[in-house]
Amino acid sequence: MSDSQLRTYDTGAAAAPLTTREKLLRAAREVFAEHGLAHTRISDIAARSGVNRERVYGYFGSKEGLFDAVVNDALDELAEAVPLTAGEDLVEYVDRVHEFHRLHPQLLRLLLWEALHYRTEPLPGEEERQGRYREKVSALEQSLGAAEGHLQAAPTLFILIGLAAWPSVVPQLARLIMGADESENPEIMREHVLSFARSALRPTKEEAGA
Amino acid sequence: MSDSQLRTYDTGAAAAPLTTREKLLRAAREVFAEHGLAHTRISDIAARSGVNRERVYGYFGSKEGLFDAVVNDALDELAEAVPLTAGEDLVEYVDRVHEFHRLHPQLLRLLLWEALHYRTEPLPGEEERQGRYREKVSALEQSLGAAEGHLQAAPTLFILIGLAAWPSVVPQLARLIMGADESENPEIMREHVLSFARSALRPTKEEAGA
DNA sequence: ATTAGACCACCAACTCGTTTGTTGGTCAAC
DNA sequence: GTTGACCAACAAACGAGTTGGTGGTCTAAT
Repeated sequence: MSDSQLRTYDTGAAAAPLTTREKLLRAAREVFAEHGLAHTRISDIAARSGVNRERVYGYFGSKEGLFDAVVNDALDELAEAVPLTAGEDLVEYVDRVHEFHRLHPQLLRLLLWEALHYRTEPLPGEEERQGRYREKVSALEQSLGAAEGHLQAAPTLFILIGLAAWPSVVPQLARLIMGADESENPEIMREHVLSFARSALRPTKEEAGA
Repeated sequence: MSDSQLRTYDTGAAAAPLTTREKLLRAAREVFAEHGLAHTRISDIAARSGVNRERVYGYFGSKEGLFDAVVNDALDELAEAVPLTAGEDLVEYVDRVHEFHRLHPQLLRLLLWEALHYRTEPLPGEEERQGRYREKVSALEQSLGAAEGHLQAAPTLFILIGLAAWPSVVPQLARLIMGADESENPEIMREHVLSFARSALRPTKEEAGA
């Protein structure tokens, strides 16, 4: 966990004035999500945050340092905002993941930029992230009752996340295939995703019969 | 269709010597897929293609012009390499899409760079791409027999493509969740994807009973 | 109270490498 | 003799990272 979450997604709580570091992180998240690491100018971040360009180097050392901090920060929030509790209904989980990414496409863009950038090399903070998913996998193992005995926890989690995130990952493709009206209507898209998830997760004949 | 496909994925055919333009396109595809639009240096492309840097401007006008040409070219190949014929088994289609992206991750990277870059603005060549997918959708409509009456063609196509491509879109995430051994084993990953597709596509009780 | 010093941010100017895009000349081939 | 490629050098802009100086504020010692 990084020490300074932004909690952009929090609802209430007394709004403490942002520190300079937080202002930078918040602005950087937006700009990086928009333009990616390479196309982002430090001066844009400075301008948007209202903080002096030079401060970036004081706090984060370099552009990449800032980028990594931003990603870490955003990941913390994601983990907190979309937990997977043991025994929970999986379709509901898919719904929550889907909804989160629909409302906060920034994070996904950030992660995609990062994924493209770091190709297959290990990511910064790889172990910590692994830990997070290990927890989710074991929570999922308990959710997979007799009805879904045919599924393994890890790959199922992986694929369900994909299913939930896909519309936010490639909205252009959705538009090309489904047309703007359907693809940009949240309720319609949500229903497609959820009904697909329901289909895939419903018990097999044997499981139903048992 | 762009006039000069590279047919990187072709097996046989007499290997005509590449024109300068083709050499550039081929090299550019690799470098752009690797580094994205912003981080790619024209001189890298020139070096890899063995063509003079200056020729890029003669043929494509600018870096972006070259990028667009590369994407178009690659899309043509994708469409040709992974057709969807009417009446075909959908799981097989997923298999082919999955396999293609596993073997040629370049294209997906290219499209992701592009998607991130152009955000939600219309893409270059938007109508042409729409046309391609419209064909696929109507082919799919004929594949969806009584057994899958509960599915609509367009969103189903969209989601199935996602399912098939997901492991190649975020291999890092697969590694984090499933571990390197499983996630990098083609047969294992394939089986997970296909069995998920089978699950989702199997007939409902009513359809089976009917 | 006053002052010294630590801390933090602002600001402007500067270095310096990088990269795009251009141009004019040369050369071989068809 | 036209076409297409090579080549070398150039202009110009751009953007990362650095530095030195200014000034405000909070605290702790005098």
